[in-house]
Amino acid sequence: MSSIPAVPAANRLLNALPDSDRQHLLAHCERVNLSFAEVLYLAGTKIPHVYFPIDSFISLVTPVDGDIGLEVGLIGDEGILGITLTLGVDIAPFQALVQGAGSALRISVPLFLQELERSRPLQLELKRYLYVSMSQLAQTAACNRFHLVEARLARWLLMTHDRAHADTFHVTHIFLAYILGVRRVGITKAALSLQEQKLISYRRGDITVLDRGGLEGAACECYRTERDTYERILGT
Amino acid sequence: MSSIPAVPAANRLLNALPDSDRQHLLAHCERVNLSFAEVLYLAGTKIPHVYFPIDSFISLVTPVDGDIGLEVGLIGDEGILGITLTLGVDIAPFQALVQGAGSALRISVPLFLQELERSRPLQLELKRYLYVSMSQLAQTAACNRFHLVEARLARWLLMTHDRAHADTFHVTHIFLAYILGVRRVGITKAALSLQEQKLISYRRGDITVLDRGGLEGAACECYRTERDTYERILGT
DNA sequence: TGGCGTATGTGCCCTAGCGTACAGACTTTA
DNA sequence: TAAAGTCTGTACGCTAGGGCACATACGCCA
Repeated sequence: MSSIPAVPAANRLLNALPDSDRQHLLAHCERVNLSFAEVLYLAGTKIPHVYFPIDSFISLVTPVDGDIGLEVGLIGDEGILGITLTLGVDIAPFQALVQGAGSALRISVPLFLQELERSRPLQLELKRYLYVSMSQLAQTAACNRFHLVEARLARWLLMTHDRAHADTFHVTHIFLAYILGVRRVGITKAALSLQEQKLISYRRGDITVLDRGGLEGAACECYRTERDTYERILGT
Repeated sequence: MSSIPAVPAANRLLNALPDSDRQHLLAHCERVNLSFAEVLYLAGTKIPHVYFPIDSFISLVTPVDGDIGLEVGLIGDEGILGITLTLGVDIAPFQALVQGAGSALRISVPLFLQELERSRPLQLELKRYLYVSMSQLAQTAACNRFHLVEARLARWLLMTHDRAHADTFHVTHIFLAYILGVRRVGITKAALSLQEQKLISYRRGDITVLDRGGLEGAACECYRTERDTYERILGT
């Protein structure tokens, strides 16, 4: 019954579409619940579904040397998972794993492609989202290269805060270490430092943002740069 | 007279197009010479022209914290500069600077967009190139995070070797430091090491690849991964 | 309530790469 | 041919973060 949500959908990318285009697309979507740490795509394999997160959020991770990885993208209700389909390639370039449990709209690949073909506004919107994604990817690359773990952690927490729609969310140190490409101990230290500054509080994987403004001060400029890019290209 | 090269053009991306589509596009192109260190795009500004390198090659650099930067892409005769126009955004996301002097085909933005509209094969080819670019961007991000300077330098030399169509090309340590996001001294040390292994020779900015196979051994797996991605998506 | 699994905190040594300064070698120009 | 500019090599102390080992704390479940 509640498989098709009321208009407007709670995904900002879809909300930007004209009513008729959105309705058309939503008619083919089903609402699904994504659970923490669920792997939606495996790098190099065929894309099974397209997702529009609502209150869930998804990490894109590029695998390195077998076991380790590095986050190269974070998708929440501002985006879409499966964007490369618009490039005519149905192979996932990255691993996609659920970082924040919650709901999302899901559509099959053939139906998505059909709607993409039909809807010019959808094409335009997705192209611009792709541009933003590329910009963020480059920003992340530079950030990983130059900025300290603590600043990068602060940035990640802010980005996640934006997508979680809640001050508290679940993520362990070891998970963060994987995402940021550092040792678990490095995360522990950085998180302790942020905690001592009363910016966050931490308790067995449940992290709470206490002082968002302070966190922005602790983060590198990359966070603001990313927001600006988003606003400039996709902002209303 | 030689402003329009003989068919086929010496850019592999264009060569992949059907004859009629390529001819149409080439009719609007002019051949230009790009000189070393020339800045073609400034990040955040309007894209002035689209380039298809022939024997020149171009670095995409993302600026960080004002003065420093990091290379996030390398474009030679396998690619195109200005790809984001296909996403409907005419703002350059990165700085583009000429890394290897040489010739390229140049087309104005309006004419490029006109040809893009007209030619479906061009659209498809550019989409796939965009996919490859994204994959490489992510690979570079991970590489910068995890691999040692010497391996990264070896990889960069291989990538450049592929695009330079010559065993010797010009690039100074300080330039490489900027590209790889490290100190100049770090490059000097890594280059010395590669030289001691008889893989390259170096003389005041003129670098010569002596042992390509050995260099591949010294490089991280990222080089091979990138080649594989290229072959898989854009290979014939 | 005791035991086990999971998550976080601490300590110690090690290394790659940074910041800085300076010296030597080559090249261009006057 | 001398001077100035450019490029490469060397040296030294410093720090962020890696690798590893282990200790503690929390929570679930028998």
